Amino acid sequence: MAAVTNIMRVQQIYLARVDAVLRPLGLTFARFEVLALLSFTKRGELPLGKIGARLQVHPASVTNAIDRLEQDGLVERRPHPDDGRTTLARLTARGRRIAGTAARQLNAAVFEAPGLSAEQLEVLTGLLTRLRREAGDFS
Amino acid sequence: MAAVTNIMRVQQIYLARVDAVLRPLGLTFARFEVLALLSFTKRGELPLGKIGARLQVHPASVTNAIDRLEQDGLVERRPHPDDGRTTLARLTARGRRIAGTAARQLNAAVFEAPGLSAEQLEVLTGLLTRLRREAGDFS
DNA sequence: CACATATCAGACCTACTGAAATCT
DNA sequence: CAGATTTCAGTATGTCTGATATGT
Repeated sequence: MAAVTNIMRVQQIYLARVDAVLRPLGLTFARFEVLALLSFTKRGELPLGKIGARLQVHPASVTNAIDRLEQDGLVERRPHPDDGRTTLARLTARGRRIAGTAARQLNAAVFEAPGLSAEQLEVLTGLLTRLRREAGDFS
Repeated sequence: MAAVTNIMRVQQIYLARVDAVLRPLGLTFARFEVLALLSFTKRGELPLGKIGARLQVHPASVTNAIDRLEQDGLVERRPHPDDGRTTLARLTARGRRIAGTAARQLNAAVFEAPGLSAEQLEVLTGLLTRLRREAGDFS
């Protein structure tokens, strides 16, 4: 159980750091994930349902996150052109800018911090990825 | 940033599993941590402040967790015999029983699940421990 | 009509801040 | 009196459940 406990603890430490970086930008990690996910798509937009599926969060949580991002002018909602049931969330210019800034600052403050060699980071990433695969996270 | 993202995600997956195990027992992970910490001490008791320091949580969060555990009859508060300022939280017999049950079930449901060899688990634990040390988690 | 999608209201947990009470 | 320990009230997040509306 040491591995599991360790994962919980390390995540707690890194989440605290991530939050410290994101707070001045008016973001939380949950909302940053949405922004990052959108910025990885070609058109910068995705149905809310897809977002929930990718990030593995409850539909109500997506609604909540998008509400807040929309209030802040980082994304916009628009009806899906073909399917009247679904709503698309689209990155605004400001949203894209903030997402980039956040990613850069996170890299500087968190990614460079680990204190592990490139090799060690690779091993760690590999093991963690295996755990995710084992848990069916990619299926 | 892949390592950090992976850690977040793996923790999310494992926390969900842990919660699923703990919920029928009426516990959350935060409260289980308190129970586990107490069960590792000789006398099954610790000042609230120590608990917060060990688990790295805010004093108000400790008060909250102990409130709930006490309501459920798993721990008892009693005044510190020598220092009138501090309160001790002590495991009850029922608390100790529940802590043991929870630990066994977590081992079965979470520890055996990872799908990593013993060696790999050791490497993973070692790297994560290094990250914690790097972050000053043991100082 | 069954199914999918999104939203809303309600409840819960955790965390933090700042203030207050008690004791050393 | 300064410092330590705990508690409390208030605020903010995020998550889940269950119910509801709308559209396929």
